[in-house]
Amino acid sequence: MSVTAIMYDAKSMARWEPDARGRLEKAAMELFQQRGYVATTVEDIAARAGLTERTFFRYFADKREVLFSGSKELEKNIVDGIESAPKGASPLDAVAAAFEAAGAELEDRRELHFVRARYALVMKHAEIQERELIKLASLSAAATKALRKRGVSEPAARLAAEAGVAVFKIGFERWVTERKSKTFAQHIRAALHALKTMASA
Amino acid sequence: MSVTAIMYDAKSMARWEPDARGRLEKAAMELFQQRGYVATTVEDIAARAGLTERTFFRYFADKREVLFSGSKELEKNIVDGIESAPKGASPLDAVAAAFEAAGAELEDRRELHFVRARYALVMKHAEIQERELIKLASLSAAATKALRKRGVSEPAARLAAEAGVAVFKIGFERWVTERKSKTFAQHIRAALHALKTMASA
DNA sequence: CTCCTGATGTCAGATACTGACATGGAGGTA
DNA sequence: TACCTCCATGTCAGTATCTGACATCAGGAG
Repeated sequence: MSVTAIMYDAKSMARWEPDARGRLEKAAMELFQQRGYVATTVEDIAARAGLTERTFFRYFADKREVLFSGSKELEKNIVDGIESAPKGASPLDAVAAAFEAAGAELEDRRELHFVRARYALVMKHAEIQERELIKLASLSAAATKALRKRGVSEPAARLAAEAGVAVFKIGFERWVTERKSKTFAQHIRAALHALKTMASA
Repeated sequence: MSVTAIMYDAKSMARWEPDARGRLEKAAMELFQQRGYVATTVEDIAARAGLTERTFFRYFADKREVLFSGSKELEKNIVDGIESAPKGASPLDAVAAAFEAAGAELEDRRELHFVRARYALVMKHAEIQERELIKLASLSAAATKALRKRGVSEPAARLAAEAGVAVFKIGFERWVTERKSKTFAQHIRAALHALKTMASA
């Protein structure tokens, strides 16, 4: 009982339906929203995607990981953003700008729905939140590395990366929560400004 | 085969050996160091503590949690520290001072050994690190609440708490890693200073 | 003495995850 | 065509984590 009833003709008939990973991700999100995260088993997800449990675990290290396919790409965008920041930019500004740019992709309608649903899941289940936090830690480590390539020395790079992630977390949260009074970039800039004034006090 | 061979006389004979929780924590740390985290099962831990697997899960929500008994106390100390900070202190200074004071307790010899061993475990296993991160997030939330009680308004409180945790993370890491060139408090102050200068740049 | 409380044990089960091996179209090569 | 290798997926058995339900039984309260 495949959900994505795809039609084939004999010639293009592949051995398996394409995009197993994508199907698993889609099935997972749908079931998580319908039945909740705990109530849906990996077997449920695999079945809905027309696959077996074993195959799920070939694509994802564990049940939570199916919700984090975008994290690798985000990390890459952040690193690129830091590396391509203007020469004179301070470490903190470089990181914040990178987050601001990377986050802009989330603002179209189709993504927005997914982002909100995903955010609700993360907030609801500590299990998932843990994974989110370690992804952010990985992001912070990558940002640190990118800053060091720019010549920022060790304690400052680490601090700037951590501070940047904090700004991102708060900016993102407020953007998702509030009724689109401001754009994502504005929230990031507001949080960054608040941090700067606070640290100078 | 109880490890802590306690002697009883008939009069003080209690139905069970005391401090089941403590015995479980001790057994867990010992086994984690000997066999590694993954190689030791909850059943192993319980057996070494003279208890059953089921009892382990009555004291700890899951296998990782046995390593985090101190987190609740730490959180309390941080909150107390923030609440008892001098009236004029800036939010960030209040948080940093609270961490500095709370961390001082780790500096005696007996704790130090445990702290280092535990740190090695956290660094080695992503599974445990995830738990560590969510504890720090909880700490950050508690600190935010404490700051708001001091009249700090919402965006600043959150930011100060997050920044404070970042300072703590980095200060702690350097203190644990480096060969006691500086005291814990000095590491915290150094990280705090670095953050301030960085945010002002 | 009796009853109740509470820490622990026992047992069965669900679910997450892993290793080993089997299967069978696709696509290449002779 | 015949054959062969590749590799995504399936099958199966097993282990470890975690949970619910119920049993046990010393100690304390009355």
